[in-house]
Amino acid sequence: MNDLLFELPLPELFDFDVCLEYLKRSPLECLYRTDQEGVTRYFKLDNHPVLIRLTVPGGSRMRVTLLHGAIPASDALEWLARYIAEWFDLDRDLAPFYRLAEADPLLGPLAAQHRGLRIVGIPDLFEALCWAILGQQVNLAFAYRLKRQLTAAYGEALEWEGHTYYAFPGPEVFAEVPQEELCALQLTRSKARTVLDVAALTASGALSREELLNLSPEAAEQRLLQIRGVGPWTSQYVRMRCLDDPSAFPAGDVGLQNAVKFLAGMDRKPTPAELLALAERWGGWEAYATFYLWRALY
DNA sequence: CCCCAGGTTAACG
DNA sequence: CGTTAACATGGG
Repeated sequence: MNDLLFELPLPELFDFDVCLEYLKRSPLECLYRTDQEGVTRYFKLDNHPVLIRLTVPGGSRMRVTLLHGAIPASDALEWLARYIAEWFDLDRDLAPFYRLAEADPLLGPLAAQHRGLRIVGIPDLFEALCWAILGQQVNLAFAYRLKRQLTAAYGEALEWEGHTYYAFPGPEVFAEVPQEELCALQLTRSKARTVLDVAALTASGALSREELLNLSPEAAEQRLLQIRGVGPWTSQYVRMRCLDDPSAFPAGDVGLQNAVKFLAGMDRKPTPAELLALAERWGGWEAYATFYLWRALY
């Protein structure tokens, strides 16, 4: 089966191959599979499992095909189209960022090297929060391992042509899960408790992406900070990767600190205060600056 | 054994 | 308020 579902027009300053390079950054990623031409991902649409493939043949339009499962209804297709647009931040005009980056000593070379890179988002709030929580204070390889453990234990799997695809578990799955069960997957007590708290909040509707999107960036920040186990880094990270807020800036991020240290030739890591001072010249595009700076680490 | 890794909290002055 | 210690886990 290889049904064309729809195609999406692509904006200026978008390069699928460059975004694909980002998606390929870890062989430990469990929520999608990449290859030379595209990315394949399992989705649950209207409760129906489907395997979706994204490619950009010819470079002008994104082609969305169905590899496995029933052809989705039209509202499910609309949901999928919106999800993909958010995944690759397709609706944003990047021209202002590029004008800024080309005149910037740190970003200039990165913008040239990764021209067309968009912030690859995590449109699902629960998944984004979990990914941030799992990534707190551990190296990325271990964070990926934790995500895989959580996904394999609670997510749904689909076997297709010799590969296993997973959907990240929904928050409702964790309703009766005790903390110790997550600790057995190598989450710390703190991570386990925060994941469960976030699952309960999200499943009940007390916390939702829609609600956060209706708030100002500052108010969304405060709302996220109310959750115990969610600090400034997690909050900024979620604003950046899930709430599509280009002004989010995780100033305490060790990866960001290392990238700036390396690119600026410093003999030590910059402090968060120094990063905030540096970021003033990126006004409004701090999240994009961060995302491009992260690319210097791989 | 020590330090680091895409931090957060609670307890001090 | 700003600073510091404690937390918890795997890798180098």
